[in-house]
Amino acid sequence: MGTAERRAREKDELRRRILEAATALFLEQGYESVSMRKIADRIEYAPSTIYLYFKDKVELVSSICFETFSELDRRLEAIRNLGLTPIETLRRSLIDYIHFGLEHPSHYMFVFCTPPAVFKDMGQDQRCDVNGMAMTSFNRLRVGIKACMEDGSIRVDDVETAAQSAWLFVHGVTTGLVVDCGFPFVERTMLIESSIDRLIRGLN
Amino acid sequence: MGTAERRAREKDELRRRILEAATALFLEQGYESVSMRKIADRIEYAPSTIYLYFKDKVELVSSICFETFSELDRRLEAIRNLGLTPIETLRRSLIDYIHFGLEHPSHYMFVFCTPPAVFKDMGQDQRCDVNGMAMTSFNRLRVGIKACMEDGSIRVDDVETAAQSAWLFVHGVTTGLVVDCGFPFVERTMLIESSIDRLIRGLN
DNA sequence: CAGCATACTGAACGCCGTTCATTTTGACAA
DNA sequence: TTGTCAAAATGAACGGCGTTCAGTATGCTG
Repeated sequence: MGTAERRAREKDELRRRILEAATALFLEQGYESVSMRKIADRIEYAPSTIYLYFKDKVELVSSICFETFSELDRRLEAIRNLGLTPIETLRRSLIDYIHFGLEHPSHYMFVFCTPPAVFKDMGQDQRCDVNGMAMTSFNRLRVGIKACMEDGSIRVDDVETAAQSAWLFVHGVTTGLVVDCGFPFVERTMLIESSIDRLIRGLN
Repeated sequence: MGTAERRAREKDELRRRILEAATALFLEQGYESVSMRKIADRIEYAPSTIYLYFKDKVELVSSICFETFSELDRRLEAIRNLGLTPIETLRRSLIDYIHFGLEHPSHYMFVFCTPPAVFKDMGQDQRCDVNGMAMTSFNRLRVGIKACMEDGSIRVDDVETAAQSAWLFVHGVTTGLVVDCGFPFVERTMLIESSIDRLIRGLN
């Protein structure tokens, strides 16, 4: 009588294989190089079968990104649990955010640089998917800055504005370095560290 | 005997019309929504005709962006000629950079967020097109920061690193605000101003 | 074994960028 | 005027794409 369970397992398994094939393509060249037909080839199913598991290409890739951005949140959580001072926690988090982006360029660019029109017919639940995840992570930043303010290590007029500025800054460092547009950047680690130093110095 | 000149003028005219049609499409929805076939429809020529005037779609759009980024450079030049103090010049320039990006979202995103693979078979001259322009503008930033350092309004270890950090920051503000990902930002002008304030405070 | 829901497929639609053999155009010399 | 010839423009085709849907296969249940 476990047939229902087995069928469910088989469905899950194929879903997993679709995600796996899509991820491989996504990692290679980003969103544009993911193609339903190429995925179908790799898993040896017809292209239309994929639509039984995902509404469309955007939802498929979004669901890959959701998983990856969960990892970011776990990493930030881990840093928070290190028991460092608020300011040191903030510093480490911001640097790790940038590293996360650099480690997952396709994911990062898809989530933050894809024109909103692409997402237009995503169901509300699916839209909240990645966006909700990003919001959770941003909230850590908000809380982190608040903690720094409360222990006096920084002084800002408005926590929300400061948090948004801080995100815009690390976002800039990330996107700027992720897209290799041939610009002759100075050594990367040094550039990141000194950017974060300046960012924190600016929070006053 | 001015037939050659007239023919050249006619070629230029069609080239201009292609750029015009392409620009209209580009402004509406960005790079992906520009299509050779739609351009052809609008100018009432066959799609293949466009290829007599532009190597491919990337070169066509790049050439649109080159024009627009020249405007940025002129704007920065104009600010420089205002005769303000170095620090005030820097401030105004950084803010204007962000405004430029927000005024030309498609151009900005195409130039700085398109995966390099897309540009891979662009001729060296054409690659330098926009990239060279961006370099010229970046050089203004470098020079501006140097001027501030020399008059003592800021203090940095290394001008190059500081300039790159500064660019990454304004780049982040620009891309973050250009892509409307539904994030509940605080009032835009205030956010930009206070971000730039922090940026400059961080240059010390 | 029949019925039936579930899973899957193949063909098609309408897009896309790009290429190239072919045709059209129009200025010039005879 | 007519014939020639380069330049300009074209239409059809290639191979790709995301997506839909009528129809087929599969395999469990009664």
